[in-house]
Amino acid sequence: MAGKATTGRGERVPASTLPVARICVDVPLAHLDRLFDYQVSTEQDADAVPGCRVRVRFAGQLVDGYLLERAEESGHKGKLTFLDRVISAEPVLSPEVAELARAVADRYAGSLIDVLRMAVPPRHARVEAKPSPERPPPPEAPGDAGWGRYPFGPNLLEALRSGRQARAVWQALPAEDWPARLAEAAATVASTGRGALVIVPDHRDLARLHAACVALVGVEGVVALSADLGPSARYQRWLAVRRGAVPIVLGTRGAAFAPVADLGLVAVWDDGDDLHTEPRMPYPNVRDVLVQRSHLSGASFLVGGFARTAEAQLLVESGWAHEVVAAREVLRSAAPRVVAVGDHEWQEARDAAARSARLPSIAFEAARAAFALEAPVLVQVPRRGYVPALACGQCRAPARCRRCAGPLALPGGADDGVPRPASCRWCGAMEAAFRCPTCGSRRLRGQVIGARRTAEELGRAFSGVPVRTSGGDEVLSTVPGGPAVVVATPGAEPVAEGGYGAALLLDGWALLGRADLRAAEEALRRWMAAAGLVRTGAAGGRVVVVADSSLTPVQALVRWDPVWHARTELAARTELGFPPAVRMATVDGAPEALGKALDELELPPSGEILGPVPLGEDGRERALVRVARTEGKALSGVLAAMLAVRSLQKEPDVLRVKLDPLEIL
DNA sequence: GCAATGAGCGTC
DNA sequence: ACGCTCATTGCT
Repeated sequence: MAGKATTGRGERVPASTLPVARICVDVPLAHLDRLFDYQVSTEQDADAVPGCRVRVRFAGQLVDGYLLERAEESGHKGKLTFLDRVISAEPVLSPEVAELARAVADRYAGSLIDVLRMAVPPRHARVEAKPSPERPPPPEAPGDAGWGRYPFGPNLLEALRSGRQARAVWQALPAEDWPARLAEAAATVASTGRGALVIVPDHRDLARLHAACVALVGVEGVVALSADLGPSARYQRWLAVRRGAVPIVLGTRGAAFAPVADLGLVAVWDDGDDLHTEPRMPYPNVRDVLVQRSHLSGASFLVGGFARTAEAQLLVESGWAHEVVAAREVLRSAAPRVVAVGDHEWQEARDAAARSARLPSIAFEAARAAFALEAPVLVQVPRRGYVPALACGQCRAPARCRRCAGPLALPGGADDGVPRPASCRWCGAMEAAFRCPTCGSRRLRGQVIGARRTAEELGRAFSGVPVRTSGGDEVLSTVPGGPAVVVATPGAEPVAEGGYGAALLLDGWALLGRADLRAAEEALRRWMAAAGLVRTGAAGGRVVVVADSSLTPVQALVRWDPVWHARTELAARTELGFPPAVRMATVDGAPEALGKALDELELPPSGEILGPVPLGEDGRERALVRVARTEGKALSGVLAAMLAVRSLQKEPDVLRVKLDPLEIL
């Protein structure tokens, strides 16, 4: 094995060929994000393969690192030290993943080692010593039937079958068995002998998808990678993938970097889910990572969801991806019947019921009809802890800053009715004389907080019907058929056996009132995720959404038109200069450090800095930096350079940089 | 004039 | 956290 080379003087001899090893060292300093050259001794020669883990003396300290390449000579003028040791000859970093990690680091103004920490799980020596199983023979290609309801569905499968690169944005029909569709796509690729990688937001989705794949290709043909496995099981499965033993790889966000051999397809389900964004530096997003990966490796790319994000829309509009969507009439027949009950109407209904807080009668009827069908009813209620923003007091359009179109909010987030000038959360400008551009009203209102209590009342209203809740730390993955009220927060909706008879979406104002550029998109995404669990209209499925029917996401839900919504959303963001129409980054930190860094930024011509504005109560501030979409590379470049200079100069105040941040706030 | 000491810095 | 440079100190 890779023994530690002896330290006695003069005993180590450089390898006769390729004696130089280029190493990515595991130190967290931005200005050291480059390769360092070491010498490989004759003893280390055989083990020191590209992609292996090494330990090197770096500035006197022993640090871990990855050997990225072997070379004949070094450009370094000083003398090279020998690798301290090769940890093992297992090439944990394939050239493909190394290239991907570098691209992701560059895109997000981060360092390679930060990305490699996400891409390569910790080593487990015992597991590494064991051989991985043999790769099973390729499965049969599944039929096209499941994709037959989408005009370009069979074309997509045909491209996967023939090994052509396909790039597709797919909007699943309501009540679609989407795990089965993704399994079919993956199995089609596996049938050609190539590998497939599918990423889902959470463990419940992963379990469903895994079951669907096992049903098609058997247990030995598919593996699920997720962060919550123990270190040994995690490394074992990951190694099996690395060694080419499993063609179909499923996982949550960390698995986007999985070293799948001969990758033929990368796919992501529900790309708008914020679980697809890593909360660790440099905060990469799964869709972006997979777009990069498809680009670099030539693998096909598939992004699917009930709803469509503005980012996915941009992939379509730029011509990079084709869309896979059902025809209107197919959609109409698959969708549940959706009605919207405006907030005013609801208030009236409550008043009319003499303060004994009731749901709108239409919601009652929908629930009763579901129970008559022996089906459960899903009630979507808001999550706690969102930050209310301001809206027009009359038409309820979100109140936006005149200068930069950021969201207006009350300083400190208070909403106690005391008049106080609103200010922009992005650029900090005060808005003393708000006037709604839509209806001309001068009134502002805070958004109303949710309806959990109403859901409980609903449960009480149907005495005899069991009430179950899913959310927070108690999430149900499935509920049986039969009459029941299932109260769930967004993202925690259980799948109902046989489908829900009805869904009541009571979180409209909480979702739409968020101080977030993505509020409308996110509301529609969550509504469609819930409504997508309901039976078709023909089978009696009904959805009641409590939100004003004039709002774009509400209309999109009623008409079940995620494509129209994404188009509208992208057009609006283009108009206002928001991502993904532009590239944006947030930079936060202590005010002086932030100010100095921003002053010295050499932005491309289209560059623009908004703010900084105070961030919370701890004195930190945040600035927004935006450039034209075509200058994204320059933006991440100057931000990375800025971080490198600060790191080199040992600046004590750390700045945090996020590219394409989810919340711009 | 020059060794001895120490602070600062880059890191192969 | 090592080992290099360079400045300062203190002694001949």
